[in-house]
Amino acid sequence: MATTRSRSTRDRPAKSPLSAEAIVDAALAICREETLDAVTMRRVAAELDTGPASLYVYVQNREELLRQMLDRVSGAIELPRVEPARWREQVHELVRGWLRAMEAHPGLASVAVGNPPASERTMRVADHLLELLLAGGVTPHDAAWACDILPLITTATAVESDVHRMHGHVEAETVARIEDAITALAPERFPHLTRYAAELVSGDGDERFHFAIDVFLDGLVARGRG
Amino acid sequence: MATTRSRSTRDRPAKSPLSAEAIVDAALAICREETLDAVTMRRVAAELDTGPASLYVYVQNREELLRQMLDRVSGAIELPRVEPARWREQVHELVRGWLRAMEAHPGLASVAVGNPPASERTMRVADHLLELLLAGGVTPHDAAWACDILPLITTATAVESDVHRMHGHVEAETVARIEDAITALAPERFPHLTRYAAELVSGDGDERFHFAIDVFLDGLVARGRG
DNA sequence: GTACGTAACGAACGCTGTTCGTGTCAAGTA
DNA sequence: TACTTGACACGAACAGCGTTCGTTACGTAC
Repeated sequence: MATTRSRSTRDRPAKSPLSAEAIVDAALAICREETLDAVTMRRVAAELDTGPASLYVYVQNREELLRQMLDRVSGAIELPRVEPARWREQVHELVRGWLRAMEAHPGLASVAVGNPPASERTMRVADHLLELLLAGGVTPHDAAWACDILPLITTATAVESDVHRMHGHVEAETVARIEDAITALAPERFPHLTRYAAELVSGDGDERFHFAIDVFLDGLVARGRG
Repeated sequence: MATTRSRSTRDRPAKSPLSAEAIVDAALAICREETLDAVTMRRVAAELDTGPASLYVYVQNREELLRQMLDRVSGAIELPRVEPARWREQVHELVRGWLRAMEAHPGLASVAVGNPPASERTMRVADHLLELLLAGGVTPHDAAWACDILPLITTATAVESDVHRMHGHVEAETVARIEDAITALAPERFPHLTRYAAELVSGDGDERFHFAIDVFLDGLVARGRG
């Protein structure tokens, strides 16, 4: 009980003061370099040279911290000026940017599922997406609803990609494993799966993601015509 | 330290033996009546009149238990005979059944995100979905890829629905809250969101879900033609 | 020089998933 | 019938989690 510990970290020279922003920054850094699982209150606090209790002054609880992390990441997406002639391409760019931003923070996408954009920062993105769809001639009703569904597909895809990477599977391995599983199926019980095994395992994650977006946009366009 | 506890639960008369099936059953029962969060190893064990350690003989760990729960639920979906004339309707019925099954077990849907069907039981469903799409004239390539995307949309929707319900929000409340949030936005910063606020908040979860599926199927059909 | 309000902290609580070694029973063998 | 064996079930414990409480240390205003 001597003075070995030198009276806490208090007498250290400077130590930048705590703040909600600094906490979110630290949490995102941990998430980038490891995983969302590693973002524990203790770990974030340690990164800021303090104890977990200190965080609760600036952050209500862990859930809110995760939401703020997501908000920061989603809000940082760049929104180029709308060019109606290439609106579809621009939708693809937008969702790809979103996907990339989430993939850069393994596990964070799972926070987005079921937590639709609600902050001003993410509303900005939603507004932009809506503008793009309207520019493409999609009816207001369809465009408005699509503003829910396109992010839903994007986040769900990001989660899937996360899960694979976090289990240490490289893309090629996963494909091989699934291919094996499918070809090992009894053809008489699963006639269609086995017959089209090649198509089922073809393409990488990105191709399939943009296919999903593309088909959905096709549907929106077709709907506008009919 | 007396003999009050009567030498453990061992001397009880019968007590049905433990098994993987019984464990999954108990876990699903808890999930139905409460939430997936309530499905802890201790809680499941208590439901079976035993301790948490006993479960690990039949279940590798909690994650595997959750996957088995999902497998059981997804595998129980009924698959009516394919009628090519009403294939679209049948796709809707299939995904609705899936959605309902997951909604009956709050929180379970989140297990499905990123854990695509891999067991025989769920492959059955995938095979059926593929058959439906092929019957509708969708090309094998598109149909195969759609077998990934339609479940993805379904599970993501289920998660969203879960999150709302688990936070205690009734649908009407959620809508009101979002509507408030949108109409409170500055029209000059979010011109499109504020302009189409009515469309953005219209419809309930089911309508929007089937809209998403419908648009996607429209896209698949349009693609087959073009 | 003293009192004050605020931010930071150490310690603790109750909970989690999981593991280890012990205990107990039922069946098989001599 | 007496004994061994193997499988299963269990109690206790470990390390970690999110979160809260009461106290401590500080910069500032008087």
